[in-house]
Amino acid sequence: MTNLKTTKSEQTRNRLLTAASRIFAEKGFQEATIAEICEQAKANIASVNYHFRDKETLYLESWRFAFNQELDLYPPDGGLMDDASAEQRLAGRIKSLVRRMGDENSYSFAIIHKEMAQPTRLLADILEKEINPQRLQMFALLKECLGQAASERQIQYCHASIMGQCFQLLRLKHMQGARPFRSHPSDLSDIKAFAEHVVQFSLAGIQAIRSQTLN
Amino acid sequence: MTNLKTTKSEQTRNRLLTAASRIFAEKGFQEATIAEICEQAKANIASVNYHFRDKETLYLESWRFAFNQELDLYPPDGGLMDDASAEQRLAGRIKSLVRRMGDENSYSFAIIHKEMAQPTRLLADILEKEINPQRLQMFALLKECLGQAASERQIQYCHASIMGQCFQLLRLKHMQGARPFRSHPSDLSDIKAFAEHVVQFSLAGIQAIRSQTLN
DNA sequence: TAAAAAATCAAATGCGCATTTGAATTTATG
DNA sequence: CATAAATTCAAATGCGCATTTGATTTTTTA
Repeated sequence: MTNLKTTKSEQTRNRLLTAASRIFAEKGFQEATIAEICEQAKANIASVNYHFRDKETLYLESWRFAFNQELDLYPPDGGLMDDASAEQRLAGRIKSLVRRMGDENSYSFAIIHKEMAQPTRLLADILEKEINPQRLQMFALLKECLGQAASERQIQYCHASIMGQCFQLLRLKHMQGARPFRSHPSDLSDIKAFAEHVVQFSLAGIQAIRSQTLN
Repeated sequence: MTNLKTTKSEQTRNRLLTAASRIFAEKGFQEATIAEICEQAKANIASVNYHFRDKETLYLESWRFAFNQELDLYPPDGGLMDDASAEQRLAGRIKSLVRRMGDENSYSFAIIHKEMAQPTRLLADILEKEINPQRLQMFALLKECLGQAASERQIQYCHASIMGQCFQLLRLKHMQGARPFRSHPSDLSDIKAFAEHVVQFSLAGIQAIRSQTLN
């Protein structure tokens, strides 16, 4: 019904990965329980052990699964051409990031968010492999936008400013309904508007730092 | 030795609060264990139950304890006069926030940070009481800086941009040493420089949005 | 289609940790 | 000083949850 050309066993495995990535994103590694994951996946409690050996491996594979599923939906470069200006390419990346974090069905960054607050170290290797390249590309773009005179520190600070704004969306989404951090639902749910805001806010910040550096 | 005019029992209670706020800040509610807290506090495992009834109450009281200890060290208004410009007052608040979050011995925001990633709801009431007023003051300042024509949504977005940058410091501090998010130690440890960066970056962002709104 | 391998299942095991207990010790009271 | 109350303590209890087990069912192989 759901999938063609997959065995029953593969289907169980995929249901586990789907349920696990959602629940790990929602609760983090520690607070997620195998029982709940299996229940949502309509699988037996022992199936995690059978298909993935243990919870830790399931966690790693769930992140990989979520990340790969999002790849085509959210191109890291924002789908822009190479001949666009550095500002345009940076804007594309920011918008892609914000939209991805705002997507209720994108779990890889929600899991990273939890991981940054409560590190398990279980994702260190795969994040190094999958995320660091994008990080370095962002650094290069920032260097272009800030001018070649920009210091390494300025680049890192601007990167922190941008990523901080992006992750703030996850934080607010998560706190929805919990005082005192709730926002009006309408403001939070308009992801596109927030993405435009972050772009405008950040480009202005970068320009201010660039013009100060030029002196 | 440590405190005058406090009974042995009060001293135990204070040692528990001190250890608990540090450990809750480091590990969050769920991953903190009573055993570790009591060990660090040189108190018996049953002392939490005796002095605070349970772990949940200890959590709440630890946040209150940490928050009150930081009050005089980090005035929310940044210690500025009322006659300073809105931009100056906003800058003061931002710097105070960043310095507080960067302070290794300030736990109240580190606990909030954990709480936002893994809400327990146990702090909802006290945060409403203690944090929301400061939040509203920040909104008022932003309204001044953005001009009276600014929409509620623009104010909320700018608030998110600023708070996101501040909390990013906590995130990075926490991930120190864990790939791929580590920064050069020197860049992170210079809290004052990062505070100045956030001020400059944010004021420029706000100005850009203000001038766009004026049209 | 029969035997072997793979996959699912309900129930058991074991461990970590919050909480409780009741005895021992210290501090306050009259 | 004697008695009561408050505080500390080591050990026990109990629960939630990851993991294991061994039996049962389903799928693959020849």
